[in-house]
Amino acid sequence: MSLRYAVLGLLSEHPGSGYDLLKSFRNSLANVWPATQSQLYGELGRLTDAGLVTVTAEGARGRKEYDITGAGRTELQHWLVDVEPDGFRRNDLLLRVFFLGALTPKEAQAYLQERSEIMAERHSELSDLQQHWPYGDEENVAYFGKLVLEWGVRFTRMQQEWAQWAAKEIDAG
Amino acid sequence: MSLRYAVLGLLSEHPGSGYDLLKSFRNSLANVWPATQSQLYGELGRLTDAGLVTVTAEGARGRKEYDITGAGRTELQHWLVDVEPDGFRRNDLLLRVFFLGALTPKEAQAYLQERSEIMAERHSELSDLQQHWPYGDEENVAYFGKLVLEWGVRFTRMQQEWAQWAAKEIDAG
DNA sequence: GGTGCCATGTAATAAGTTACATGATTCG
DNA sequence: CGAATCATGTAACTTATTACATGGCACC
Repeated sequence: MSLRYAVLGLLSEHPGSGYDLLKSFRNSLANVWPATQSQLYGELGRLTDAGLVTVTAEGARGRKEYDITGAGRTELQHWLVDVEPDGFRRNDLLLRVFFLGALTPKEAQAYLQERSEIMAERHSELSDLQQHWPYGDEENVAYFGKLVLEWGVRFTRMQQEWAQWAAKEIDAG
Repeated sequence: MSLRYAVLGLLSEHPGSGYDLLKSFRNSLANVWPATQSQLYGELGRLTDAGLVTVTAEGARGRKEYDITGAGRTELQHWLVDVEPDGFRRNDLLLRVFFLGALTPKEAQAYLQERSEIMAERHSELSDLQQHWPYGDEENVAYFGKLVLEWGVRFTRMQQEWAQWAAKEIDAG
């Protein structure tokens, strides 16, 4: 159900086509809510039917520009304020940890060690992005995107440290 | 695709019925990979057809006891060692942050403040569990479950601190 | 004129959720 | 004997992924 709000949220910043939205998903939202092209066009259709967005212009190559309606804005705010985030939790990295007993201690350790390295790498990528923020601050999504980025920086650090700790833990046992 | 491995993983520790597995999902795996009853019975059927598990006994009330096969064990290990975790990332808490610009600064702050409080609460629940670990250490899932729990403790702390920081950040802006 | 990007749409499949349906056994 | 729990199964629906299909426009 969140995809719908992701689309409303993006359109609330500025109008755009499905194709434009797709790019936004790829370069910013992908990290918190990935969506495919197929899903996006479908959702735009449903949102139009529901009167939460409208087609404001039709351009070259069949391009349709969508904008959020008043009802759409109300719906978005409702979701932001009143709907409890469900804290999506599916995590196949952690799921594997439960079953590391099916491997040798050495293999289990290697798994955790590798996670640690990957997280270290991601951490430094995100830190770089943070220090060379290529977007302005005028747009809300960019401003709030920085808060999300900080989350990513902290998360990757936490995960790296945890994996390191866990690998040592197994070593000791 | 991970549900299949969650089931194999549990059965690799000890045989059990669909009903038993359901309980395991509820009280430990739910935090990393929730599954419904409906999904579970379906998956057990498919795993049986694929020869990765077998029915080892049929008890009262139509109970079927499942056990992992050699092929199942191989498949589980393959998944643990060779398949890259995809780091599932859908997160509707963070998705909302992107669109906090659709609210007043006060509302946005309240959202973050509330996240901070909820995380503080969860953090203390998990810390309690950690200090009064009610399971033994003999079983692998319990042993590795403790590593997962530590992850949860660190994650909730990180998230609490981040939400607090972000709320202040908005305050300043 | 060809490559690359813009642009939309649909069909098939897989995975996940909710609800319904049924019945046996245990324990107090 | 009634309530709680054990135990399985299926149907309908929603959400997400992958693949296919088509064509316009711009720029070199």
